[in-house]
Amino acid sequence: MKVLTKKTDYAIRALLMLAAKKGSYISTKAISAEQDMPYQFLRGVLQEMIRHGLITSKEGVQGGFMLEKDPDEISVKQIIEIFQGEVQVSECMFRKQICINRSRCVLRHEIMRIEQVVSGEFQKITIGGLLRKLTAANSAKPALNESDKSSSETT
Amino acid sequence: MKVLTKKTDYAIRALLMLAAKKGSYISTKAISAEQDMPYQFLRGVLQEMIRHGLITSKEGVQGGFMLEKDPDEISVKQIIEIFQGEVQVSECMFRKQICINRSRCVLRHEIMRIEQVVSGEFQKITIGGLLRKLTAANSAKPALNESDKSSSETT
DNA sequence: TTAATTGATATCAATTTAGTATCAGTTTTA
DNA sequence: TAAAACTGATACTAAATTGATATCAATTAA
Ligand code: FES
Ligand code: FES
Repeated sequence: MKVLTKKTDYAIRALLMLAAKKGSYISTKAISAEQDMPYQFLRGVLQEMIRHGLITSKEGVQGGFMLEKDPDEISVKQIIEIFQGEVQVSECMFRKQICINRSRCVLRHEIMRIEQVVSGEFQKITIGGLLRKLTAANSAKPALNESDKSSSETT
Repeated sequence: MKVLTKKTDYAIRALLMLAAKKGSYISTKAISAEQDMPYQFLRGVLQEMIRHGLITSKEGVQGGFMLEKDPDEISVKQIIEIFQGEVQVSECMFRKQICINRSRCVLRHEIMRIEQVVSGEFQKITIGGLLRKLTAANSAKPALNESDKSSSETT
């Protein structure tokens, strides 16, 4: 059971880069190269995020994308919802004869409770929070933006 | 983001029926008709559950499937793992330059924590527990097995 | 003017999910 | 003993989703 798709994955990583260099434009090419994501695919992901107001763009030479919202206001939940739709365990898992009265369906309650929990966990995680943890862990080293080849471990 | 696939869905519902009539054999045909699931597809699901020791079968006339394990010992997590693989948020979301030292990757910690939470929630839910809630909600009415057409609401 | 960029789409390939079909073997029962 | 009701095992197909690529027009800095 895979929870996050590539789009969500790439989106989060791109946002982390943009958050690390908040205020300046970064091109798709730069992000794609740095994070090793397929260029055209990433472009689609970035454009989708514009439509949802997370980032803005500037065309032409020296153009690129810039973070629009406060990193602490961007949750992983939001990103999942953009690229994978709302968190739902099962549309209506037991829609047939099992539940005599659907409006009082207990299984539904159970399912919705999990949805709340899962959803809540993803909401807790923000781009801002992730970035702080990242930079803290990477100490004084330049995070995300510099193509740091000095690191010993990669995979 | 859909969490449960049809296989998992059907498996849970089939197990609920088997648990409700524990000790006797129920045919695929009966389950399929009662729960409105595609016959051949359901057969595959049931056979898979035999392989995982959740149920047993009897061939021939009057044959069918019977619950093998204690309903309280069968968690939704187990069922998900059978049909959708282990719960994993992302294989290794930030496997490239982001993490300077993979073994100390903080994002990974975050991800694994969610995996624990999600996984834990699904583990809490058992077939036995669900069945009790179901029968309690459906009061004295016959649950799951009788094709109860007296119910007013269906969808 | 040219090169570097995004906007907007269209298309394609790969993978996963959902569903169907078939034939052989087993067991009850008429 | 033969037919009917079953499961075992597999092969196959269809649909949906996911992942990736390609193209062309418009914009902007140098
Ligand atoms: S009626 Fe949909 S979950 Fe019970
Ligand atoms: S190195 Fe894989 S999540 Fe950080």
